[in-house]
Amino acid sequence: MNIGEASTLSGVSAKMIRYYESIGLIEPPARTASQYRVYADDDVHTLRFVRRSRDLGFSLEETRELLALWHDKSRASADVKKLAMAHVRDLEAKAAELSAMADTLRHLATHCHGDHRPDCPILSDFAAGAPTQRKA
Amino acid sequence: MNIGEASTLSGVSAKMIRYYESIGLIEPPARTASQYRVYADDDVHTLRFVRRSRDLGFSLEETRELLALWHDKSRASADVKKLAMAHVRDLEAKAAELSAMADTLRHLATHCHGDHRPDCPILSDFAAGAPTQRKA
DNA sequence: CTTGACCTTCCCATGATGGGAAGCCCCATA
DNA sequence: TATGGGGCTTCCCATCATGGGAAGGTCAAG
Repeated sequence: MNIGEASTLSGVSAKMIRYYESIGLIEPPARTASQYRVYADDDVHTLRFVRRSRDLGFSLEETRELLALWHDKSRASADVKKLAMAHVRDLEAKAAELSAMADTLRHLATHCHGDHRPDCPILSDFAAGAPTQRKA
Repeated sequence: MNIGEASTLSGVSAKMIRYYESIGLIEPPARTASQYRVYADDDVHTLRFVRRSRDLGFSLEETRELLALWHDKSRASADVKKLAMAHVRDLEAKAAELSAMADTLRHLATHCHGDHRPDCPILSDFAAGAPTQRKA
């Protein structure tokens, strides 16, 4: 099948499929005489794997490791679980960070009248703040 | 004061100060005869405002709007609150999305033995999945 | 006057993705 | 068979916010 069909079946854009190939995340497929890429069902399988990994927030580098683990029949499940749980902690930390920002802002907004008057504690706070601690 | 001091006082890197100037987010400061940028206390104030905005997850474009609102003495506080609350919803949506990813992955990991054996439902799931619904 | 810290501009890199141009290829239909 | 349209190819550029670093000028203290 051509790249278009592989894209449709896997849910990965043709653009990204070529990109993944260029960075060595996936194997270069066979080509027709006119240089068209030719994919097999197995390739679609791999592309779906990548997509699922991306959808769960793994970076392409992490996805590369997961693919390696997937192909390595002899690795222990502990290796996979370790990577997954580290990522879970990352995701939760990021989620908490965003929630904290939302809470802070929501709190500031509570004290803003939100009417025709110009006074607004939100901007006053912005203006007043000393340099805050930066996120890691 | 020079850019270094303004950077220290505001918590915005010199690199970013120059960048903010280049995209018109902040006003170009005066220059010495030798082209050194010269900042006043007010400029540090503005830089802190920008930093606070960024720390609360506003994009530079949103920050630009906030700065405009800040300088506009006649705008209603409702305008500010509206922008802030829209951003709160954005932040909360992103946080929820990350949490959902974490939950999914944590659930998968629950079923992974995490020992020396190679079987791992995490990767099996990755490999099996049909194209899932993409995030908006 | 030298030295070292600071400043200037300019270019490049990141991560993941999309947009689009220029040019070939393939198939169906007129 | 010719033509048109859609798919494929590569290549370059843009995004968003930030950092790194080179090459060179400046300033202040010793």
